Amino acid sequence: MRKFNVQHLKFLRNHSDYCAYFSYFCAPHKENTMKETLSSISQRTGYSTTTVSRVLSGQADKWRISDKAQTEIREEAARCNYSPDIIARNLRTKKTNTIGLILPSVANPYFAELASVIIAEAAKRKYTAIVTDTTEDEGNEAANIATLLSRRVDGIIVAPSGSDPAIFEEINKKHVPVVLVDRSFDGSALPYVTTNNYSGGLEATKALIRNGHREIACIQGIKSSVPNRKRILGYTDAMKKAGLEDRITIAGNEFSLQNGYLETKLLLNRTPRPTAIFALSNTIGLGVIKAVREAGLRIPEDISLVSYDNNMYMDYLTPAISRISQPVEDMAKLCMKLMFESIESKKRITTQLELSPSFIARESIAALL
Amino acid sequence: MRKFNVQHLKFLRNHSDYCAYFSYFCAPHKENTMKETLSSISQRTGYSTTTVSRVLSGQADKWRISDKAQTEIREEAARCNYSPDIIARNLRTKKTNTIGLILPSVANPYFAELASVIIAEAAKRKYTAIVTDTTEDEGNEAANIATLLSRRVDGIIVAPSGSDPAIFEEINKKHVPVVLVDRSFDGSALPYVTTNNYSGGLEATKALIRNGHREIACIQGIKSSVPNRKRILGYTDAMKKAGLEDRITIAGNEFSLQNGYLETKLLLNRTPRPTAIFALSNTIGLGVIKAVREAGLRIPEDISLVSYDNNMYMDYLTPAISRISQPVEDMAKLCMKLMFESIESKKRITTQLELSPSFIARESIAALL
DNA sequence: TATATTTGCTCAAACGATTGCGCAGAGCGT
DNA sequence: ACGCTCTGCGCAATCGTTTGAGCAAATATA
Repeated sequence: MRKFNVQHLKFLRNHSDYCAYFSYFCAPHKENTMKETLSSISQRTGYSTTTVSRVLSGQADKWRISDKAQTEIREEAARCNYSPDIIARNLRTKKTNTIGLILPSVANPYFAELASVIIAEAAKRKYTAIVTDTTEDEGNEAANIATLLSRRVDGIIVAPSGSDPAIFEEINKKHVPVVLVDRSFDGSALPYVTTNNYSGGLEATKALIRNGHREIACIQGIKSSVPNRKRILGYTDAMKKAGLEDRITIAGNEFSLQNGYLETKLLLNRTPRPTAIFALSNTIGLGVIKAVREAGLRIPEDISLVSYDNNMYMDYLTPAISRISQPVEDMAKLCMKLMFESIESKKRITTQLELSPSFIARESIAALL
Repeated sequence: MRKFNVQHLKFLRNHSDYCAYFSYFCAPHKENTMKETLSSISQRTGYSTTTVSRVLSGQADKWRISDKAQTEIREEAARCNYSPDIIARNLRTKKTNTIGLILPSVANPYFAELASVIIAEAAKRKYTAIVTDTTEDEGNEAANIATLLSRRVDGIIVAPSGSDPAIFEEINKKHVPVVLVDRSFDGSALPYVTTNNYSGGLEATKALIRNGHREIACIQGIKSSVPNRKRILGYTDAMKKAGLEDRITIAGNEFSLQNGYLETKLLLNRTPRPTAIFALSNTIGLGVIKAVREAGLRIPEDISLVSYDNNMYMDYLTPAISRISQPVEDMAKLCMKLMFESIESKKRITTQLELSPSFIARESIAALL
């Protein structure tokens, strides 16, 4: 098809002429392969792109477009199956209806559920989510941030991998709203939604103490992450309150099955051997189970276990595992509420929310009383 | 700041004049709040936006830009922390470097892992992924498709929820490449990467038969989904080959724990009671375990179990569950390879791949011999 | 010296939507 | 007949990039 410049058509007076001109020069209309635009509809209906745009974006009444024009335009749009080019709209309006999600590990069921709810909440409001994964690496995190910013997302939800809020505070000030989820920064005004990890650590430990345990070891994940630190704080406080400060034992450094496995191997060789282990994640918990079994010991008869996170399968292990459960769905929903509040008001917010975790009592704790 | 039209500046001869004119009219430069564009760099360096664009997009040599110009431009871009507006670029180039992912359930660990690998593979090639969730609903699926298309994704990877390939074939023909993952359509030329579900069903059943089981029931997920049908086919074929066609028992209709639970309740009341159950998903398998335990029976002494999918926790159940494992990571990577092959060649491909699942033997099968 | 080639860069038109401003005609009052 | 408001719509700029075409000056060639 011969290309030609619309600017040259200034001499044409009205839309009918336009159409005639077009049909004169264009190859036979290939409905199926032409992509529809405002201007193609404009040509065929005889209204300007302005009017077409206003009708199809629901601004018809605001601009007093006649009913006749409205139905003509809408029918043509439906007939040719028009769908607006969001990219072009984004460029003009400086809004992408997209939120960026930065997670440490999408494969982790905990974050997968978080992502799932966030995606659903976004869809409800005609937003989409760009999901990125840092694999707990701060370098990747920085790269992901750059990607999301240049894609002009309207907001960023992040479970940060590092411990420095600076970059997120800068983004929140100069670019788009940032909401932290699951993990927060001490001393930062950034909004967040987390669970009370201190209370989680405290309650888990207290449950063990209530049952007569004194040699309680704790296997942690990434030391620098705030949830980990808070859980540890809960653990140590509970131990101290029970007069067990000299029994405090903290091992490990990764949220992984292997870390739980190896650290348990070591713990089982200690004297005195711990009577209970508090695992700071579900993966660590599985590692504990593996090591305990390999050692020919039994839960809870030989050693008790409390784990973090609530996974479906935990009730079907033998024994069922006592655990701290976090309200993931509520967290995700609140987080999105904050995000949209911030986007819609065009103001930065500083709401910081801590939801309460709950203790799920099962059979993995022996009573030593 | 007073707005003015660059078109009016035609009388200015060169960039120095341009700059002077600008600095005359503009308010004092607010470096921190102005967003940098090609044209702002153009003004400050004295080169045209064309040249700036070519330097910063790595086309400098192709267009013979002098070293002097290159370093000046690059330094200024670095100094003001320029990052290109991807939206504008997308509009112009008709390419978004984005792939759309449509999954039935992001919260399902199986699909979460798939998503995780796909996101990582995309990132490697400077692509991002928009992840959507259909909750196994064809209506949602259609909505997600529309969203992705109007966002002009460069390709769509989908684990389809329905059984009609028509819409995807149309998209693949008229819009962007489509690659199916995990689930395929019979009789469609659409490219896909799945595992051999027939063989999975066959092997699982044969393992039970080998161990002397004859009353083998199967609890399925969504009947219409292709993987489900293939697994069922494998099951029935194995039964027939062993002369057990009259013992074929297929129950259930959902990939969920509850479905597995309820159907097992019913199966346990049958006479003769099945000696083994083949669960077509991990969730169904957990439901079976729950029901068996509630009935006061034991696995594998009273009833044997083979499950589908490979989850970390399955080795820590008592007994560890024998299962069919799918190579999720390989699937995702191959799928992305096909996608990029199609995008880069601008051709549609019809590669259809079936990877082999593997049987993981554990302790949930009793030998009745 | 005249002509061809190369070098280094610019012009201006796209991409497809949104939107502030403005304008012609109808209706109405006086 | 004149001015006023209201109706219904269009003009043209704009968002920030990319890109085909082309141009002047410098250099090479004849």
